[in-house]
Amino acid sequence: MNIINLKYEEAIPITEAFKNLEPTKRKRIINAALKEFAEKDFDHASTNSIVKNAGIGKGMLFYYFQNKRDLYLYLIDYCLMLNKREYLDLIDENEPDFIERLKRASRIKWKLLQDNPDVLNFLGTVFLKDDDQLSDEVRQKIEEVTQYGWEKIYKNINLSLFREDIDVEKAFKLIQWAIAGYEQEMKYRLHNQTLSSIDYEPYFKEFFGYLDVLKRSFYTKEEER
Amino acid sequence: MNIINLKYEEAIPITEAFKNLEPTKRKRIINAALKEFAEKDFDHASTNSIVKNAGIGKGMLFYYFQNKRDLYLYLIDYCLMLNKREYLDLIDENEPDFIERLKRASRIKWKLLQDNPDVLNFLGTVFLKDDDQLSDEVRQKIEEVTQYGWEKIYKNINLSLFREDIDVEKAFKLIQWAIAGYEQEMKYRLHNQTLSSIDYEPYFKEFFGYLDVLKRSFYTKEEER
DNA sequence: GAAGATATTGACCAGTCTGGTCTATGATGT
DNA sequence: ACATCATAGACCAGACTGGTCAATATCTTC
Repeated sequence: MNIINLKYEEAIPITEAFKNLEPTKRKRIINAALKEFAEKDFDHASTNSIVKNAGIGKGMLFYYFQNKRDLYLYLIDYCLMLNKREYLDLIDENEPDFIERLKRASRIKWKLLQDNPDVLNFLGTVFLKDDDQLSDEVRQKIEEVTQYGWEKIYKNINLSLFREDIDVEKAFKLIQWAIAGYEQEMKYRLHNQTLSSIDYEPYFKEFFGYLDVLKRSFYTKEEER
Repeated sequence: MNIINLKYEEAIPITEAFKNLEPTKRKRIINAALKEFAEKDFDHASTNSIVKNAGIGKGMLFYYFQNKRDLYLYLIDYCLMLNKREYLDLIDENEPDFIERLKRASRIKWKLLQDNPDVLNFLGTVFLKDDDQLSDEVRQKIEEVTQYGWEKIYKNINLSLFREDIDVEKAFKLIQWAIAGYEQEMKYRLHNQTLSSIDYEPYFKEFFGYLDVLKRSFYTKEEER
């Protein structure tokens, strides 16, 4: 089985009512819920807070979902799907230059982040909790998507771009830590500005500057190839 | 004023009772409180949870501290002091090699982390909250310690170790992101093991391996110096 | 416009947890 | 015996919890 062709099927049955909801409203609910679950753990996440932020009456939430847990499971499923469809699927696995591939991937990720600010935060909390309340089905799906992402990043990388005296595995890690570090820094720098109405291009420029340093450091010089 | 000689004075008045407490018990309380405040924000941190984890009666906490907020402020003060005395003060500002200086610093930091696992986590949450409930005095003290740490890291670094074609400022960042990345990875890898009873030396070895890659990449070769 | 189905609200429920108080008792020293 | 300090935990009013439900508003179909 070639996992790179991973299909995505709904695992969590959700009510017709919610499925047929007008998309903007559905998204309002999803976003409010994602934000709440991203900030607090399951027990402390408040359905009251969710309905308030979503701008719906308390009753509606339990009209759409049977209970808090079902909502949570649906969100996991939804985010896994989105993460696959709007991010992983779009990574170009034919780009053999590791840094270049990740550079492009980060533009895609950024797009996802702008459209759905809390999806990745939420998924992050899910990944590092080994919640024994999750069904095997969901747990397995998490596993699959993780594996799929791993392949999209590492498959068909041209290792000969790297200098001979450099441990490629370590370089991989260092590059990813650099990206994570820059992300973190941006989150900190922009942490009180409204995400829209900012011109991000200068930040990408700056970010690519860091990647260039890494290329110059880790890759063999052009003229030596 | 040479801030590098920053003195440390108690800002938060604390009760005699708590000051005179037998150290092991005092530490039990501090640690329980740190853990709680590191995990939850001020409002959601539970004093009940703290007394339970500290193994004291509810009444005692409010015998030692006037209220929750005073406890919180005391913890900030305590952690700033510890961070200075047990970490920043011990960084060797005469080591001109940036990576080498940080390498040694990380051993010291690790020691602090073993003795007081939650101090840095807690301080982290304090740093990124711009809590308007903090007194100017505390806020200024945070500022001072931050500045002090910054100087301990960057002062007297020999920039000529770096390759000419590499932006040193960017290299600084990349090195620190690498360290943060490894820290994160270790936290994830060890996240369910008991912190004691582990031989950390292999991990330091591995960590230093990453730093060596960075040295090889960012620094001019020995024979060219 | 009647009838029936569907969508929506928020008051309400019992229960849990909150920061903080206070009384009762234990310990210690004189 | 007395006074001072240390300690525990029952107790408080109030906030908040996930979830329910009866009351209505809105829509669809005839």
